[in-house]
Amino acid sequence: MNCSFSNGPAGLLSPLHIERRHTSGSDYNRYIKEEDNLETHLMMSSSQQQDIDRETPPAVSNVELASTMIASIIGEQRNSSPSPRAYQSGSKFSSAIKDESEGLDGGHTNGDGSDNPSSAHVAPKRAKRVYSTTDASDPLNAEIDNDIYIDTRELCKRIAYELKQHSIPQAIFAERILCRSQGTLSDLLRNPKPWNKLKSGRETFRRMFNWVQQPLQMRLGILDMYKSGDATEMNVLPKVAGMSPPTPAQNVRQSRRSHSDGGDQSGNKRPRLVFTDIQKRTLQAIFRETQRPSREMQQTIAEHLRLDLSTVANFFMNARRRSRSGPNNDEPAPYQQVRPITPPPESPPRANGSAPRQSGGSSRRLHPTSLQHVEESVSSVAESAIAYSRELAAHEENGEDYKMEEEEGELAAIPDDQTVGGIYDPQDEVQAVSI
DNA sequence: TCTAAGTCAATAAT
DNA sequence: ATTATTGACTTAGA
Repeated sequence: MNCSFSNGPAGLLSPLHIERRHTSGSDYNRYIKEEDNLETHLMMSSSQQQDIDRETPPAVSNVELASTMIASIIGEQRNSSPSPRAYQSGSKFSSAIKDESEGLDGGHTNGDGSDNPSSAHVAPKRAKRVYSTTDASDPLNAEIDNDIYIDTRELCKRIAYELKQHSIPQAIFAERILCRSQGTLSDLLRNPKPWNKLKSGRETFRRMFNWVQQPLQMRLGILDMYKSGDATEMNVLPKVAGMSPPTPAQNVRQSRRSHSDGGDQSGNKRPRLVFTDIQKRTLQAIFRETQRPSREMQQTIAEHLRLDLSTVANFFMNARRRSRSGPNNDEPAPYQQVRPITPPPESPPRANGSAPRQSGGSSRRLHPTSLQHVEESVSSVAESAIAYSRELAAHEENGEDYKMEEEEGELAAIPDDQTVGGIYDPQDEVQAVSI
């Protein structure tokens, strides 16, 4: 219905292109105008603590130790069926969502430096995806990229603000503008990754950036045009907006090419695994002490938790990744040009008011009954394990090159000494909790 | 093959 | 209706 953006005028340049161009050009000064923006930036530059990569020394084999303890913690989880409480309910919904993959129409100008993996399996894969000349190929581009800096936190705040202001659901924005899933957008918005740590992920932020840089009317227009399933409208508009020949996600899951045949459900439904409370608690407790458990330990953990090794490995991988995002160590720009992000129109609604949020209090409530025991046990196991491994590491003292600059105070903070004294009580009622 | 980065997409939580 | 969470793919790079 209403097409809000009727301005067909202008051969608008693709924002993406614009971005690249000016950079190389010398008109960057235009960005320098808005001082208020700069202010904002300066202001938010917080003390960026260096990323602390608290690498823990290679945890060696305390497998036995861990195994024993874990066993006790878990108790005997009699569980024959491999898949824990993972079951899917109603499978009907999937249908409607079938939305054609959009940008099928061959890769047009993918003007941005993104690659367009749309190809099916054909894949002669011979030539590496050559970026269209438009984007000045690599050399220029590369250089530019290094000189530019986008404050992802600000950008995300702005995007969140815009979405809210115009009641644009994340799903819509994510799919139409970013070509990403709602969940991905949500995550990025809440935990923006530092620009300088981004690899190919910059593409997504670039799109957000380019979108907000557009005049309001166009921003909304772009959204509208990708609306509705009707391809008809879409065909024309996109070009106008220039913005998005959507960049297909790089990791698009191989859509079940079930082609035709209505019976699409060839049993591809992979129920999602959900850790049981105990599994999760155990894993988290261990993670707190050892972010990188050795292969062996992982195997042990897996056995005792009745999980696949890969699942355990995935857990740690995800945990490491996600724990790192906490402190958004924003990287300033040593020599990079900061791309001003138009400040959210209305400055953060904060009316003076002290409002000292951030209560540091860890009002950890007590756990219901026995769960507390489980947690403690697990915790002690983990601590013991880590302490042990550290000891070993100390002996080994092989010349690993950890980052010695970091403070490992955190470990010290842990009462690593014998922790709970006893290894564990054979009878721990832990089992009571299980399942 | 292993890790890390980038996501997907199911499903939980609001 | 929407947004948040999260186990596991998919891709690059050693």
